[in-house]
This record gives sequence, C-alpha cells and structure tokens, in this order.
Amino acid sequence: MLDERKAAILRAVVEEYIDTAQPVGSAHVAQASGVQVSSATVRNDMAALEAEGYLRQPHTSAGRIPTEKGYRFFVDHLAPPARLRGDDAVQVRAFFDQAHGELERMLHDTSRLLGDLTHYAGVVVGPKPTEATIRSVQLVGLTRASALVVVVLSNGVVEKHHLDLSEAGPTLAEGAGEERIAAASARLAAHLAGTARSALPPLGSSGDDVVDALCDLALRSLADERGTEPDQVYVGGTSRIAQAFDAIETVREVLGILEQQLVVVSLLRDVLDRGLQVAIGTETGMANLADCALIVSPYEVDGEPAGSIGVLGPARMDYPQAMAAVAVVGNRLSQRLTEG
Amino acid sequence: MLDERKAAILRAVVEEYIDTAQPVGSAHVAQASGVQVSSATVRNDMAALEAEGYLRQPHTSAGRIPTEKGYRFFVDHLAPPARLRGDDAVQVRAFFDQAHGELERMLHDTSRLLGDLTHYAGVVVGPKPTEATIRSVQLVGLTRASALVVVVLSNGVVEKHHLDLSEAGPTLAEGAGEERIAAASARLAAHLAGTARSALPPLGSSGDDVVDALCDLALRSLADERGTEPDQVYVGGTSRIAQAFDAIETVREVLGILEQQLVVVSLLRDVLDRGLQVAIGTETGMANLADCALIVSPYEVDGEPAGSIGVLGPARMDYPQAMAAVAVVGNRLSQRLTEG
DNA sequence: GGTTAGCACTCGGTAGGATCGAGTGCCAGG
DNA sequence: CCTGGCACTCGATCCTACCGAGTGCTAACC
Repeated sequence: MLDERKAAILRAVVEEYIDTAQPVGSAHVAQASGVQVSSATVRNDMAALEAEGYLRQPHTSAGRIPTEKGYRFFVDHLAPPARLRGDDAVQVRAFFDQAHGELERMLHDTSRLLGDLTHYAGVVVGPKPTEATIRSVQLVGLTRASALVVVVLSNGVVEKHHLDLSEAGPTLAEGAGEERIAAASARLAAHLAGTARSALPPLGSSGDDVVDALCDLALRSLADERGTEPDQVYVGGTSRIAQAFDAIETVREVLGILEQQLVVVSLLRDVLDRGLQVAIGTETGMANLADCALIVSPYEVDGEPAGSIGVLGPARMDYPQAMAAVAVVGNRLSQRLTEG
Repeated sequence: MLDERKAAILRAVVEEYIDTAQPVGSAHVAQASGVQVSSATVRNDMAALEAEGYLRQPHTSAGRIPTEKGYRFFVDHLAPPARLRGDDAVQVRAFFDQAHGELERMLHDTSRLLGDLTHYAGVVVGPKPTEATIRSVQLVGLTRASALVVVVLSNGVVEKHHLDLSEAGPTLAEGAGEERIAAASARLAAHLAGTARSALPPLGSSGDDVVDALCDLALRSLADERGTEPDQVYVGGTSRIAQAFDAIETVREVLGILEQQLVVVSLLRDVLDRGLQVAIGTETGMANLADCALIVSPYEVDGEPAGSIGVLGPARMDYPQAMAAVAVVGNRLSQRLTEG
C-alpha cells in the first residue's frame, strides 16, 4: 500500500493528466493542493511510484503519466466520491420525468443521455427477453400469405414475428381466413398467457387442421427466435469518441468495436461478471481498448437484474463524474422500468 | 459543354483522385487509357478545365483535384454505369433472402448492409407510420397502474404505447380489472380496425364509465404520439467515416451530424425533394458536409413512396459502385417490403 | 533519516535552412 | 493544333541548432 504522501502525489498526477492530457512534472505536483513538499521530494516519490508500476515516463526527461495500475488505484482509493453536477442532475431528472412510450426508444435515448452527461460514448444493453412471462399473444393477418404474431411480455416488451403462411404449404395460405386466424389467435392467447417466455408448452389439437397449423407455425416462430434474438444494444454519442482521442487510428478501432453489437454485449457482461464497475485498459479484455476505460452498471426491473448500461471513454476519463453519472442513470432507469 | 478530350481528361483526374486521394498531375493523365496526347497538351486542357471551374490546384505546382462542379459533371456525364460486383450482389441477395422478423431490425441491418457494400456510412429512414391503416388494436394490462396499447398496422409496423392509468385519477387505476380492460380492448378493436392510422374517429359512450375512460386514454395516446413520433433513422457503419477521412476534425463533424436524427432525416428529404440522387459537397445544404457526398434513393411499399436510404461518404467516393449499391438495395428493399 | 537546494544531463519539440522533385506555364518548332 | 523542352514554383523532407521542461543525483540541512 502507498503511504499518504505518495497517494496524494499519485492522485495529483492522475487528476492533472486527466485534465490536460500532458505528462505531469514534479513542479506541477509540488504546487498541487494536498502536497506540501518540494519538487525534489516529489521527484523521489515519483521515481518510487514508477518503480512500483503506478506511473511511467513516455520518455526520459518528460513528466509522468499514470499506468493502468495507477488509474486503478486512483479509482479504488483516491477518487473523491462525486455527486452529479447540478445541471446534470436536472437533466437526468427531466429526462426520466419526460420519458415515456416504447422501451426501445427509451433505452436508445438513455444511451444518448449517458453520452451527453459524460461526453463519452454511452452504451445500453436491453433486458433479456427471456426473463419475463407472456402477458398476451395475438395473431394478426396482414396479407393473404403473411401474418404477424404479437407478444406482449410482462416487462412491457413487445415482440413481433412475421409468419410466412405460404411456407407451410398452399393449404394454409388458402384456407386461413379471418375467422380461422381469429380462432388461432384466441387459442394461442388462452394457451400461452401467463407462461414464461422461455418455456413454451406444447399445444394439443383443436379439431381444426388449419387452426392447428397456424398455432404450430406461430409457436415454432416464437421458439426459433428465442435463441437467435441478439440482445439489443444501443450506443449513443459515438462522435464523442472522435473528440476524446487525438490519434485517428484509435478512433477507428474504437468505433469499429462499438459497431459490433455482439462484442459490446459480451464486453459489458464480462466486466460485470468479474465484479467490476470500472474496467481500465486491458482489464476490458480487448487489446484494441488499451487506451480506453469502461464504466458499467447493471440495472434492474422489478428487483431482477435485467441489463446493463455503461460509458466508454479514454483511460484518462473523468472517473468521479462518469461513475456518478452511470450510477445515477442506472438507478433512475431501474426505478423507471420497475414502477411500470 | 466539354469537348471529348477534356471530358476524358476530367474523367481520368476524377478516377485517379478517387483512387489515390492525391492531386493528379498531367503526366499521370497522359498515361491514362482514353487519353492519347502528350502531357503538355493535357496541361493546356487542365488549365482550361480549371478556368471553367471543374478542377482546382491545392497550391501552385501541385496536381489538380476535382471541384464540386467536376464531381457533378463526372456523375452526370462520365460515370460508367456500374453493376454491383459479383460477391456484393451475392451478399445483397443473401441478405434479403435471409431477412425476416421485425421491420426495425431489418431496416437497421439494411443500413449496415449499405455500409458494408460501400465502405461508407449507410443511412435508412423508416417509413412514415401515418401511411397505413390499422389492422388490429389491443389493450394489455401490465400492472395495476399501467397498460399497453398495441397497434398493428397494415404495413407490418407494430406500435406500442404505455398508458399510465394512475394519471387519469385513482378511480381508473382501482376500477380497471381484467374484464374491464378486455372490454375496452374489444371495443377499441372493433372501432378502429380498418381505419387509417392518421384519422382516428371519435368514440361514443359504451355505458360503462371505466371502459370509456380507458378507451379515451388509449385514443388520446394514439393521437398524441402520431405527430411527435420522429421518423426512425438507422445509421450503420459510422466507423467507415473515420476510415474515409484523414482529418480528425472532419470525422468529428460528420459523426456529430449523423447523430442528430432530425438533421439526417431532413437532409435526405431535402436532397430527394430537389430531385437529386447524388448531392456533392454544398449541394447537401450543410456547411459541415463540404467534403462529403450523399447518395440517396427512395424506397416503396406497395407502390407508395415510403422512406429513403442513402450512403454518406467523402466527396471523393466511388460513385459508380456506391450508386449501384444504393439503387440495388433500394429496389430489393421495396420488393421485400411489398411482397408482404 | 527524511527533506531540500543545486546542478549537470537528457531529449522531445520547434525553428531555420538547404535540398529534392513533382508539377506547372510558356515558348518555339513540327 | 500538338509536342518537346525548359525555367520556375513550392510543398515535402531532411538536417541542424537550440530551447527548456523535466529528471536523477549529490551534498547540505533540519
């Protein structure tokens, strides 16, 4: 563990570097509040901090910048627990007061909110669709050969699945009139209402072949999509990435990653699984994110963990502020999704 | 109008510049196929082309690069009409063969497809929700104090609207049991099925105050959201923007624009309204897109113009290839959305 | 022993200067 | 009207000198 002065010096270096993006010299640190010794002493301690792996020099005769370990120590032990800035808090409140309508839209806008608050990229992973019970099922005919299964889940999610009636043979396409579809719809509704989305019970025969075929098609479509349905991911504020980094190469890499939804999902999940709230550099598990840091938080619906939100920015991000933002938005979101 | 040789020279310059992003000198052009004169002659013609505004020199004693006018002439008169490359055609075919499921997902994936095909950013603007008739309406209770109106439109779009029952006074929240909700649901369905989404007829009294209140709440929610529902916009392949430009400043600006959905919608609409298929530089109407070009195409559902797709890239984009990609994807998308 | 002032040293960043070469405009001859 | 030739331009590149922020070390100090 670091003694008090070394910790204060590390903290000063991290804060200064986050602010200026320039290597920090001993003279600056000596002037920093909280450090009351001469620059020579600071130099000695900085050399020690470098030996212990908290700092490094980009090159001889330059100031120090934090290493991953340095940021980690800062986050774990030095970062002043922050409240949200006044007008940010107002913005969050306003957002969730006004938020309404579709879940997707809300999650999408939440990712933007995170981006706006932190000036980094906001990420939201939608709740897993399997964690809910079925509230209502409805079969709606669209054209002669196509219909839609609409499923409402208890968490407010609405799924829809296209059915191609001609797929199941000409008989079905011909024979399925309004009444038959209505019958199948009623049958499905009665059969599935209240069951878990992830466990669809098999359905017996009704005596009408066409109705049975329709129900069967719908059921199979629901079962099919269950596994293949990728988690919804919303990324807001990608342009902040271009603002946070000077090297265009880094921008390219990070944007490329944010575009791969599967990667983003597993990235957040991995970090949460390791019990982390903040992943710095290689802690993210992705080589391309070496210069980045990720702040994650799960959110809940009805007390159950549902999905996660996060912020991706440069390793030299304003951790206190960003952590506060993610925490507050996560809480508010849980609250908003739980109350109904 | 340009004589044949000048046109060939302009074409060679544009193609070379698109390829290399370097100013093109007379010697290169003289070697180009289609130009059989010496570099001195090319120089004379290039000076003339510059005087007429088709080319410009970044600085004295450098090669020429096309101006907006130069690109425009190239697109209008010189661009060889292109077919899609073989494997791209395969990719498009595979995409639309496999495409299924929700409309939103499909449009979202289409924007990615455009990005993949062209290596620029793909943009898709969703169909306007008002252009359809209502196929089915259903009211589903979620919790004691909240319910969901689910509306299926004839074009396959599924709208959902949250209702906050407590908003309408405690009476409603208390008095609305399963049966009342079902009654209201049936009443709404019977009343609205077949009507146009944009013209909701008023609803008379049913004799039950609670049911009436529920119907009223649902109807008002539908009417409310009609106007405020912004057009859905999907942008895919934003990382291509970072790859297409060297100047990080440009990347920042373009990404910033692509994040503003309203701006993107009106951008595409404006360009289409002016009857353009390609907007180059200032033709886009946005100062920040001076170095960009935009290719747009409308798509149709059931023969009616529904939305638009596009590709945003650098002014020095591969116009023939990108135009072919946008055209093909637009047609395929129309076809896919029309067939059911 | 820990702290500090002093000092020699390092080395990236910047500015000035020379050089190179791709590319031009122009002219004279075919 | 086209072309070879030629003087000229000017960004890009390389080199050098220099500056100064910052370091490590040592010797004095409390």
